[in-house]
Amino acid sequence: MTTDRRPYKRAAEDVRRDALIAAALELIAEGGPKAATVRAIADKAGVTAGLIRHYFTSKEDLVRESYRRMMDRMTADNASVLEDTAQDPLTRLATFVAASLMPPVVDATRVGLWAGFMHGVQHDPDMRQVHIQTYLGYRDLLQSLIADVQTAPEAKSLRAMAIACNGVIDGLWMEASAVPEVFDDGEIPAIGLRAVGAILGVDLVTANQARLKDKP
Amino acid sequence: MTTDRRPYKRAAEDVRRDALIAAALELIAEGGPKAATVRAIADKAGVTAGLIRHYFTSKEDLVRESYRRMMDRMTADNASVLEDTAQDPLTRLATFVAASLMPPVVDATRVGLWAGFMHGVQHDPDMRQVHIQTYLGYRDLLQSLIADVQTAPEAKSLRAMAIACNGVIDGLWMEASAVPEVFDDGEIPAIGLRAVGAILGVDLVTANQARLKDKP
DNA sequence: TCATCAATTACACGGGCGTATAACAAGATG
DNA sequence: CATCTTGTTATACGCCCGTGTAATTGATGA
Repeated sequence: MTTDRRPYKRAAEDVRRDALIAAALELIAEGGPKAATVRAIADKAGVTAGLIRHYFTSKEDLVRESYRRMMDRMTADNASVLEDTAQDPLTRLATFVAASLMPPVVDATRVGLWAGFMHGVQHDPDMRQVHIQTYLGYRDLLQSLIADVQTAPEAKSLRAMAIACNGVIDGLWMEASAVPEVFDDGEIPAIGLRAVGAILGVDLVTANQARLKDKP
Repeated sequence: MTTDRRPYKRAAEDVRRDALIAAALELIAEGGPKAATVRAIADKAGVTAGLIRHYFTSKEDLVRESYRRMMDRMTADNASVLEDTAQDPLTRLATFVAASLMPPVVDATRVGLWAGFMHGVQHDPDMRQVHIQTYLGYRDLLQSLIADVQTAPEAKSLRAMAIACNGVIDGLWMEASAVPEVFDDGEIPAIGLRAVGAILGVDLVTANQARLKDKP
């Protein structure tokens, strides 16, 4: 009697790793940290649980890698918004701010994911470093956009402005993602543009309207 | 042979409930949602695990109540800052903003707690409602402070300003709590005051300095 | 002082967890 | 076509989870 095993296909290492990481991210986003068990992750990735320990030294290791992947993706998303290089600095900044406050960046599952990793960020040194690097990367990008719209930018106030604008964007992102029903349609990006503009002393609202008129 | 049981004292219902809720909050803050098991909670509260089901219909019920408690405490904390009623509106607003961006409001364990409840807020209707009520309560309080420093406040722009200022405060609070090492001492409250002032068109930095000179 | 009552402990239950290890088979190599 | 390598499955282990239930015991009132 030959016991029948589940048939399977061998896969390249990075394919399997990607599938497992993607499954972990989906589960954490949808069901919180508790939902991301090794069995559920393996199931969603189409393999059996034992395989996880073949690609990752522990579940903690998989979670760390998943966090890194999520943060890398966020960085790439932010950069991709600015690929239209041919525009004036004010419009570029307005585009960047508005994109950070609209779907798909504003999204209930994303903030769930983000919160699901928070405890790890606070207690795991590796995750903390990834968090800081991503935060500073985003802020530096924002700061360079700000510098381009300032007539007489000083280094010290540039840093302060970048921190402040980053704060508005983060706060509004969080609230709009967590409880969208308390805001009107399009209200959050509009408020964000006005607030960032007020902090920097520039008019982003008009710049954004001009952009929308160009590309409807 | 009489098996020796752990000696115990009976306690009033609210005392026990308070102790269990406090224990749950501490555990979630320190160790994330996973650390708040019924056994760990009971242990920290000085009772045995079974007692939890005598005061709460389920663990989920205890978690819900703990979240409510945390949010109530945050509301009370915010209100208590304004107990010094004898000051001018600008100073009151500056005090409120600054207090929201300094310890003990800015605190690593608080943001950990907050994140630990996030998944519940998104999926449990009761918790979601508590979240919305607390958020709107804070924002309305902020809006009333803003109205007092505006010369010609219009209802629509008042709402927008309150949302924007709330956003800055939330974003800066989160970042300062999560990774304080990225910022200089006192930098975040200073930036917050400047940003909120810019959004509202008032000078909160001077108002805050005047306050500090009065009460050093 | 003693009976009553319920707050509290104690314990068992089924299940899921992360991990370790051995058996198997898919696909490359010759 | 035979062999080897290793990606993958399968299974077991010990532990902890939330819950259900019975036994105990501290406090209260007659």
